[in-house]
Amino acid sequence: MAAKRTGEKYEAIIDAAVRVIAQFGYHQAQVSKIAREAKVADGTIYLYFKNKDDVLISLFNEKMGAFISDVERALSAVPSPEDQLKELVRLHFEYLEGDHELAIVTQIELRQSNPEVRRQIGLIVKKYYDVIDQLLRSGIEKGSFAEDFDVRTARYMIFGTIDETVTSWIMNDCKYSLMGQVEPILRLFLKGISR
Amino acid sequence: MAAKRTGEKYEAIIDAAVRVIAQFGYHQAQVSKIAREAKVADGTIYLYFKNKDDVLISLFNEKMGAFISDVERALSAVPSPEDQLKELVRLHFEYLEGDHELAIVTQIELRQSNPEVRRQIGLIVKKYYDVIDQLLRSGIEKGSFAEDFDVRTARYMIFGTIDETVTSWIMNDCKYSLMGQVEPILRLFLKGISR
Amino acid sequence: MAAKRTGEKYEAIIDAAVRVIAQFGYHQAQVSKIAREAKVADGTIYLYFKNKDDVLISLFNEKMGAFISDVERALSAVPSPEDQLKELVRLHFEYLEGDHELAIVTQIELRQSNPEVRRQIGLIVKKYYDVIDQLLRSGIEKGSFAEDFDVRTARYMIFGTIDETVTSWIMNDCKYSLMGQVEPILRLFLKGISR
Amino acid sequence: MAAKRTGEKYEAIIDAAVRVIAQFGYHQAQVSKIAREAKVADGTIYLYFKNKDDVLISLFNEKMGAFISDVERALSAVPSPEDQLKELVRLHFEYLEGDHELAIVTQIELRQSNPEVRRQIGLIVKKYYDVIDQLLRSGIEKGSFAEDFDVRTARYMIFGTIDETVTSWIMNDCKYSLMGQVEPILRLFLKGISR
DNA sequence: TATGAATGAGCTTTCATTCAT
DNA sequence: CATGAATGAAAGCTCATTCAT
Repeated sequence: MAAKRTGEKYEAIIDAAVRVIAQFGYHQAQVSKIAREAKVADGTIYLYFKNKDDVLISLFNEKMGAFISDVERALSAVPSPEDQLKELVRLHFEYLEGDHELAIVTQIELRQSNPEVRRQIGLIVKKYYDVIDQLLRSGIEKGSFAEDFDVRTARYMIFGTIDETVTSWIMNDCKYSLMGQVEPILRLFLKGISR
Repeated sequence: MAAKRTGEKYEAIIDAAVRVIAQFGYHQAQVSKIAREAKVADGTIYLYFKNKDDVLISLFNEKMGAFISDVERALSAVPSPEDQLKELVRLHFEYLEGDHELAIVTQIELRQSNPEVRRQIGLIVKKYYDVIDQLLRSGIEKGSFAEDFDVRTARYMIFGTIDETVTSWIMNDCKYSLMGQVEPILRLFLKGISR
Repeated sequence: MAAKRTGEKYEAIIDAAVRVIAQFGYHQAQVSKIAREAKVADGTIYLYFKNKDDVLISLFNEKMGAFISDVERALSAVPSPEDQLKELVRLHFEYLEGDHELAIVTQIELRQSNPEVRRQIGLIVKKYYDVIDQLLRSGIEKGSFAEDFDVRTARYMIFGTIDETVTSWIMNDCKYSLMGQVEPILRLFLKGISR
Repeated sequence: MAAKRTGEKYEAIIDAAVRVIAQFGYHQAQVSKIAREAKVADGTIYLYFKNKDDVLISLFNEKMGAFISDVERALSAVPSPEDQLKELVRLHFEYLEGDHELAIVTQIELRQSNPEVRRQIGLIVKKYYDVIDQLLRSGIEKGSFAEDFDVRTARYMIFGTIDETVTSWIMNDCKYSLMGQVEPILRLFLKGISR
């Protein structure tokens, strides 16, 4: 009854969901299509997930969770707040550029999902917000960043800019490299929040 | 046969759609519910709109079109690029803070709509991008803004930040005033793009 | 309130109905389309007809009524039963070949109409059956036709054959002349029912 | 995804469709009514058929296909063309008299269906035309039938007469036996087409 | 564990008809 | 007489979820 949260089928289903949603779009990603792509029966999905929403939420949770861990690990290895910010932007772009399907799914398709899924996604993204906020606060403490800006406002800028940049990149069919945007964006950020 | 694109019923239906979508959410905004709210028969909607999608696209077009016109008019009355940017942010916030329901609909709910509607919405938002780009280019020409940043990148920052700020405000139930965010955001922007 | 059964608009509406049904088919012949073709307002149709069914029934009645009168008149001018039968087949074909649109409407499209319309059409066709039956009975009395066949059965043959011939002709886009079929059909009939 | 074309539910749905259409008429034969009659859920119909049209086309195809096979088998067992024609008329009447509901559906109700369904039905009936044409040609070759008539014209007579006879029988509530009509009709046919 | 056939609730759109002008 | 804007009932189809095997 309770859904298993591991196993190779668990992962197969999540990966199938990413592929199907990326290829057909959120509104054409039926459970049966995901099951077929994962080479399992429709009913099998309900052995590993509570319902379709749970597949989508788990998908986001797995992918975003791994990303956030990577970011946290990377930031802890970098002492300077400026370099930390650069690392965050770089990793964000690298992660999505390395998996176009995932980029499409998390950036475009999953945003059309129903209220419950978006609520859960919001809770997960919240952790990423915390990472950014922490980075900013630490930078202010260390004297790298100015004290005259509101952390939350700066986080809106950082996340909003990154998000808009990625969305725009996808809308343009990922036909240029995101990595080239790291430096320009960073320059704007640092000028904006530096002393 | 052809849908009439004006008349008091036309406006009544669009306004009803805003209210219904704001209150019940995109997925619970049935045509019959919108019709009831507009105090017209279901079929009457199809005298003024081609189909349900057309209602949503028209809604966005009317509201966003009016907003963009307002912004363009306001910007032309302000000489300094710095003040123009401030005016843009201020108007954006003022417009949405002045109509919470519209804010919810355009910022949250309509983003869950089907591909065709989102495609049309994208075309309309494109015009707003152009306004921002124009503002930035003119500021660079006049020497107010630095020359070492990419206009598109700066636009990602400006639009992305504004968008994220508004989304966050709505997610927090609009319980503080957006206007208080104008100055802090602007300071980040101007430090970022000034010479 | 009571529908006027004459007037130039009455005829204009019936003729418009024939053209619209012939061009667009029964299922795409909406009242508003017929009104537009007749250059009257939708509501005007209801000044001349009780409802849409009444338009269709009146259409059939007018056209078939005129045809039956023509046939009766023609038959009375011909003494020999054999020649009468020939005249009936000839007139039937001539009438429909002379008005392809009417042929399509009465032969194909109106047969898809609802039960009430078809019931009324049946009553009108009944008169044509009577003309055929009378022709046959008179031919038997005069000794032209054999006595060993049932009149009703022969009428099934005559009407069924004519009907099938016309339907087939329309299905083949009226691309040959019906008149060429008069002699062959008549030969079969006469051999079948002659002494 | 692809509709299953066999199984006991497949047959149950087709049989339910015959009963519902016969009882309520084509225009009152909703999918949900057919489903209820077949004791399946509405959605189950779409596991076995592409859409409602497909139910109707399949219905006609199954019934008419079986009938045509029966006729072909029977004719091949009869050497004389005259007896073959008799067998064809007899089987036609026997088949419909043995299933009044099917007679009503194929003879009356399905003729009101939409253009696509009627087009498909036409293709199926075409095979029956071929059987008749073949019978006639073979009779001419064997010297049983005259050579001075057109096969197509004779087929119009044979099919048209049979069709008209059955329609008339149904319109009179099937209150007499069709079998009694076999001999009279056949006499007319044979006199008409014999040497 | 795994299957996949079966379920059934839910919604957009059309169009004949009316009636205030 | 004539108009045409407004009405509102009615139905085919999809797809997440279940459960007997």
